[in-house]
Amino acid sequence: MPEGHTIHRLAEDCLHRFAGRTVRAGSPQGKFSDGAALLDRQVMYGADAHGKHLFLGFEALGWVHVHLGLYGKFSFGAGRAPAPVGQVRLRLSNDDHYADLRGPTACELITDAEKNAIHDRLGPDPLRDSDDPERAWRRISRSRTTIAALLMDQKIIAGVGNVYRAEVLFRHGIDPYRPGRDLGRRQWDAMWTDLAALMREGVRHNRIDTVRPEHTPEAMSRPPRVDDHGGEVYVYRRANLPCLICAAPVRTADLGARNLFWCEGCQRG
DNA sequence: TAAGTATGTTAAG
DNA sequence: TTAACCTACTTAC
Repeated sequence: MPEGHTIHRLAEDCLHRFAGRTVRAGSPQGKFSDGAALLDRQVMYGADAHGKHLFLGFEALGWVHVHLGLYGKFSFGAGRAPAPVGQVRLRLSNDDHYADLRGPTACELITDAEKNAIHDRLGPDPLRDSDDPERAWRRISRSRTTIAALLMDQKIIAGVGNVYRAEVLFRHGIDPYRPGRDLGRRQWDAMWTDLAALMREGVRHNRIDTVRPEHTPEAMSRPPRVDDHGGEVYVYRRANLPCLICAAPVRTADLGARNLFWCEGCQRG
């Protein structure tokens, strides 16, 4: 489930389990054997996340840069690690914990300079306290591109994916096809603040929940809904189901090779 | 058993 | 704009 909240949560989880002591590292699948051999028995001293990029810091060696892509996953376990199952690119372990990484787009050792280059090409991340939403606003407010496309552009804002995009636009009643430059400054500030709050909750619960208390199934006397992505949302992957607020069927369309979901009634220009 | 799907990104055309 | 890539799971036949 890799949007930005997942990555920041992974940084915390890795820090908590592995930082400050030597780790054992291996690549059962074999595709990261050389890197893992260098990491083995080294001390992890820190972890960082920017958007969907995860960095694990190792003194003298630099950083392990991980990008999960569409279906990469980390899984954690307690105690001694069992025999690996499936395609495990990287396994980290100590006496108390293990972590298995499967299916990442990127898993590589990089230098400080290379890490900085990644930060430089990413926009501000609502989960990084010191990041400045003004940088994103400057790009958005001058762009003819739709706000839906801009929100997914990691150079403009880092960490937002298809779920947060759909949900934040719904929560602010914004037509996904509205050009960025037609967005109001107030609207952008509100969206950024909302994203930061939603994504922080995402880190805390390790899932995406966006439905306000007054619109939950219980509050509206609707049958509870089981979501296959694990969170409570308004429109994401709810194509043709009734909008939780106005009951109109949720619309879906292709936008930049990704599925867009929105409610035409609730989200206007 | 095969096909389709997924919260992503890059490179080729 | 399209294809390719990384993996696991669900659905169709």
